Amino acid sequence: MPELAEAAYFARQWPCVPEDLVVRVQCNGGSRVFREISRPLQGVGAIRGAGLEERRTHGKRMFFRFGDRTWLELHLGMTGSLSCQRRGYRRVLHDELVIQTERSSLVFRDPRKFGAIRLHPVEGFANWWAKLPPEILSRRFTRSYFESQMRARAGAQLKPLLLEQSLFPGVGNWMADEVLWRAGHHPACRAGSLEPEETARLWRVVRRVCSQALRVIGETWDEPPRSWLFQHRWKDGGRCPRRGCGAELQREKLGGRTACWCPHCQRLPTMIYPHLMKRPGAPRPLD
DNA sequence: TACAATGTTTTAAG
DNA sequence: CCTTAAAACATTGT
Repeated sequence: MPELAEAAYFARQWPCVPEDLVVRVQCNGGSRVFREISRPLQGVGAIRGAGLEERRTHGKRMFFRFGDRTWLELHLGMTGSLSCQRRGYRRVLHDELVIQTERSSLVFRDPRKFGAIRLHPVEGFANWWAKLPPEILSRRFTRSYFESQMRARAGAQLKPLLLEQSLFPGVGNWMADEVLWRAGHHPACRAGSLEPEETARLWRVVRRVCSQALRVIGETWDEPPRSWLFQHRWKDGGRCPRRGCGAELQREKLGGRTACWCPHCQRLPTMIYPHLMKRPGAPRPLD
């Protein structure tokens, strides 16, 4: 499930209680989620004796600072989740990491194991953080930044482009579909084929979908309204929820992921843009 | 059984 | 350098 709103929600499940110290860490040592850590138990074990002092997220990535030496980074992959269980909780199948504190147990579970666990020293972390791409809701994600990125990727299809974490940190499959549906662009539409006003609109829609998702899902994991594409996109025979539309939604693989769109509300420009065709990989004529 | 699933990375090829 | 496609990863559910 995890996109930026779900990451925000799960990060909250591990409460910051600095005086509640880690007494033990348990790792599913051979698990794929530890692929970037050579000795998981020893590596993560460095947080013993420290408390959880600070939490952050960046897109789909979650960061927890234990004591003053270590940031623990968690990525939820496709099926990861975080929970806070009672003190002395016993690990079950697919619990990849359990941090036992004096008062509770912080659990990272990931059945499919596409998630990741990383460690960062606090020293130098601020510099490292500053190099991450601008978050969509941050002040750095300006309209001109967005426009210049779109120009640089003029030949890219919008759907795969929205999934690029280096440009849209936290946007995943459902959010990308939601954005394109609201903005009225076919997922295969090329970034460079948008009119300037459409580009500006897309910038606003991306940010609106992010903030609404954070409000609805990121805080209490409420059910999104029926007016969102979200509620209809995986249903067979699902119909466009836009007032007065109701066209049957279409689904198709695009860039390796299933895209869902409304054939009536989301149009693909039929015009070919010569300036996008100078390089291989640029738009081909549409049939 | 076969396929698909809210993700990322790698590899190959045009 | 840019884009696309496919495969791989590991597990569960329909």
